[in-house]
Amino acid sequence: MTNDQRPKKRQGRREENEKLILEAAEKVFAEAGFGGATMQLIADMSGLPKANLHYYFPTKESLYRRVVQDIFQIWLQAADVFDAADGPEEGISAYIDAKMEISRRHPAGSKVWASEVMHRAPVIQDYLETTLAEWTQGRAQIIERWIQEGRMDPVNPNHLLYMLWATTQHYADFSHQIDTLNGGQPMSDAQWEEAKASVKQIILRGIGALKPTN
Amino acid sequence: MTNDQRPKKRQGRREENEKLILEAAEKVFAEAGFGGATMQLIADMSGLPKANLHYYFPTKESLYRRVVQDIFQIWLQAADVFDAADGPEEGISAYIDAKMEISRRHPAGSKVWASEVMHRAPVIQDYLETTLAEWTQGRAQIIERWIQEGRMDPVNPNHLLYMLWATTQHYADFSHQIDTLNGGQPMSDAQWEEAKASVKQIILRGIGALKPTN
DNA sequence: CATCAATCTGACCGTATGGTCAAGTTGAGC
DNA sequence: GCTCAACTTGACCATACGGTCAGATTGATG
Repeated sequence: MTNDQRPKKRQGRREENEKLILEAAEKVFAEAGFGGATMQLIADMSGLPKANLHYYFPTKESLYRRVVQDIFQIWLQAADVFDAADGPEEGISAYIDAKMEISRRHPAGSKVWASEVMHRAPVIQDYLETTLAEWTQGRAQIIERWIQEGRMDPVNPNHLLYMLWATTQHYADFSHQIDTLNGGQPMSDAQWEEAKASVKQIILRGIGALKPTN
Repeated sequence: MTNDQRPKKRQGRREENEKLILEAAEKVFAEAGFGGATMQLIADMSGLPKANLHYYFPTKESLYRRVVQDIFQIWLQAADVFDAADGPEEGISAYIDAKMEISRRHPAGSKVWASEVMHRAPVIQDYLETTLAEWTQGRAQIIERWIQEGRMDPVNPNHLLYMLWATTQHYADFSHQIDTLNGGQPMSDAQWEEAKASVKQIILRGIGALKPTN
């Protein structure tokens, strides 16, 4: 028992507690949805009294907003590999890997995001209209360039992006269904590798971006 | 105003009212989630007093259960086209068409299903373990046969099925995001056709099931 | 060690919600 | 037109929830 009961330093206390709360909140929001989540449960899971949550986050909605925003950031960062790539095979391959890894490491976050969008994005509509719209347009241009350079088949860039999002996020959002069909077991390391390989194979082949006849 | 205020016949009254309630419930559950939905709102949307809902459906959960079950049925029926098909190109193509059509016609239902699975299927876990598991195994066998007959490339059948589910249901579950990226407009008929074509092209090509060099 | 802002927390409050109920109303069957 | 089961509904209740608050505690600072 390394139960750390030393009196906490003042330094970084806020940061530490907010992290505790945000982690608990992400899980609870993911499992129960915004409406089903209760501040009491988040409090219990983070080990803090409920009134303390309201000290750091005045309302349930403000806490929820932070959770969604944090996820969106992680989600956007996965795009870097896309941009840095030389061609479609490398770029899309790396993007799939990155997003699959997010689905594996942050399944709760992905679920919160999905839930938010499904409920017509009451909290992050502005992000969709600005940041996400710009991001999508930028990536679509890259894809169109690749097509014009003959490095992949002509496909509607938007629908390709939707397919990338759908397939990769599916492994987080529907993990419970996948686990059930996997005999009730979470996917093993090897199965995750196989999943990544399958997605990459089908999509890259599907857009004619796989160089060797493999 | 054809406001039908004639006294209702006894015949089929129950059926009629249940349908009214179920339609309203599907929308409300889809937009607010189980926890966020209120019986009062469902009552208002169906034009019936709240106490009347509890006459037909004793609890909120029993109403919700019916909504989810109904969706699951629709969802399963789309599989018929898969089975009837002669080969992968025809079967998977028809399955994509059928599921895309469901996404278009029953977006609320798809969202309720997604939400239920994301929340660890508290209500339909038994369906996942029995009906869905059997269905998946059956379809996986068909795919494996096609592979052995050399009519498509070797791919893990489960991951192919996940991709089919993910891509088609994405157009329902994330319709708000898609609409936003579409300039705030819902997808037109032509855009739906393009979406279907894109999904089919990439996946069928991706598994080597497209006969002509098209 | 006195000060003070930051942090903590048990007790409390107003409200919204799922669900109940008893008293009606309706219409098919005779 | 009488009977009775099916249906309808306004009023009501217990509970759970988000949020508040006043008073206590803590620890950095001088």
